[in-house]
Amino acid sequence: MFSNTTKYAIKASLYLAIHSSKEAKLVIKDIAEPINVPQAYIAKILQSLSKKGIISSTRGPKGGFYLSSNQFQTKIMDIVEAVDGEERINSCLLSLEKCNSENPCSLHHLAYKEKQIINTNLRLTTLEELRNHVLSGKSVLPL
Amino acid sequence: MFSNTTKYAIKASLYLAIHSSKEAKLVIKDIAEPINVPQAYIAKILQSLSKKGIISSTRGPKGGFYLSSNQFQTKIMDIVEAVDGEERINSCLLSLEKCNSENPCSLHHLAYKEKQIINTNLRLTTLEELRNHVLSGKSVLPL
DNA sequence: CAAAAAATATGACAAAAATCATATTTAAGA
DNA sequence: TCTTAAATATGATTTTTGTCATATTTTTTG
Repeated sequence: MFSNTTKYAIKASLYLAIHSSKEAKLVIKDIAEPINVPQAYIAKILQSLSKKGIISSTRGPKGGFYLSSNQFQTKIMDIVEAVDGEERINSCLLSLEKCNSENPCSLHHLAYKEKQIINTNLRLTTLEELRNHVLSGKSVLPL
Repeated sequence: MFSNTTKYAIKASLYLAIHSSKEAKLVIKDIAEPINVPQAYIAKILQSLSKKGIISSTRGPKGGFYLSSNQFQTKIMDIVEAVDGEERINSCLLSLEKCNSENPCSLHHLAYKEKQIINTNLRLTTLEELRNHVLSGKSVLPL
């Protein structure tokens, strides 16, 4: 479904949503370990998320990564698209170019509606909502 | 969702379901072209499908690939599992080991039900059904 | 039985994804 | 202003996936 990189990006962003703030930034090491992702790898991903405005960062001592208040409103789909690109998520099960409901591929009817729903969910759900979901005990950590 | 190899395997199997029979076997070249897959690559995939009993083959002149009558009852999921392995399809959105409804990961509720439905569809649908679906014009070729 | 037509086995090569390493830049604080 | 702690930039390496090439085996048929 998602690439590893996207999964890591989502985990890291959500981890920041739960554990960091502008006043309590997190250093790479303190993100990599709890979410179980190789440090050097997550570093690269965090850099790219930061460049794309999904997360914030400052350098130097007392620096680190965090979410600014508007970044809590990032939709999960925004992260997916920032990392994997849009095509991946919209592509047909058989990767046919012109598969759609008028011109359905042979597997279309087995998954189309459900994929639509999942995409809508990803498009509507924000990091803040997931954070609250976790904090209220409805889903579990660790990541 | 699926790997390329799995998509190619499904396309090739379905192509055989539509165009071949024990009396009208198809040679690699006549499969590769219409489904738009590199010939040398599909050859390898067909070999492995044949070894796993998803499709049939005979060597020599007049040889080729085809489906035996019971192979029309192959479920799409059988092909997926034969190629990609079971984990891929059952894995959680974030690839957490122990994500399930009692211990849901943070994205679980965004996709679980829908993934279940898709999996059930793949588990129930046979090549024959897809073939009839195509032949009755409800989904389109080429693959 | 020989020739030809097919799959099969094997492995080399290429591209993409994931991972690791390190030198550079920035900012804080003594 | 110097040292230090942090991100950033860059790129090398490894692993996985996808692709290509070819020699071998099997089967049919003349």
